[in-house]
Amino acid sequence: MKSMPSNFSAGGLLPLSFYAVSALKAAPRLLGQTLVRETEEGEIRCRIVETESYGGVEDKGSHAYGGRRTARTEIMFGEGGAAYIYLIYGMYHCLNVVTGPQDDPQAVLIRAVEPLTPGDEDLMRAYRGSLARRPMDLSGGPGKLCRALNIDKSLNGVLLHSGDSPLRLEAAGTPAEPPARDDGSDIILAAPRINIAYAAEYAEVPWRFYYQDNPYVSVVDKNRAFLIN
DNA sequence: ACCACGATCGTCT
DNA sequence: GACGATCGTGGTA
Repeated sequence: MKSMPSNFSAGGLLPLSFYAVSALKAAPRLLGQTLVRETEEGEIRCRIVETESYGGVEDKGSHAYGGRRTARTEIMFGEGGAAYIYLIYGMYHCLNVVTGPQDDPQAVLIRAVEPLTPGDEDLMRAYRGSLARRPMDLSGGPGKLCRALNIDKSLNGVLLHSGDSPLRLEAAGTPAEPPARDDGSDIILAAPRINIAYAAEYAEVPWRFYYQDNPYVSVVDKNRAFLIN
């Protein structure tokens, strides 16, 4: 194995301290970590393979740009560790991990996940219906992964570091579930974020992170992506 | 009250 | 590659 994605003990919940950093630091660290979703139908465990940082009041791409503190963005201003979930285009949901201290709006958009086991994949396919053909179609994209995990606004504000939550984060490397492939596909690339042309100069900063050659990644940016590890 | 728009996706050409 | 779906949100009046 080339490198461990985190310094935290494998298999347990990510501790509160994991979230006490900027979104820009947390975004690459979230790659490889395990997202756990408890639903009526069962538990889904998946590996995060693509993230984007939305950090601070100066980021023109962020909902909290300029310190905009409203009913929707309130969760972003809370302490790190909560889920920020919003509706986009009237029909899809997006999942974010809030980071940083109280009153500093930082969040990491989860853009793609991959199921850890065939059982996890079966349940995700059930939620996605007939649309999921290739891996990317199953959960490669923020709206798609929320559909695949049955995530909507009713989970906004859920604490990801609590074992009681229906949505939580565990450290990579559960013994029964090897976190990364052993073939070099845990190489992390950085590239500009997706679909934020309105963010002006912030539209080009390389704040998207994803695993090279991972089939679940939503958009491959061959021209502008570069290695960070 | 009104209105323009979006951290997307699926379909069609 | 282009386009429409669909509605909550935030800015403006």
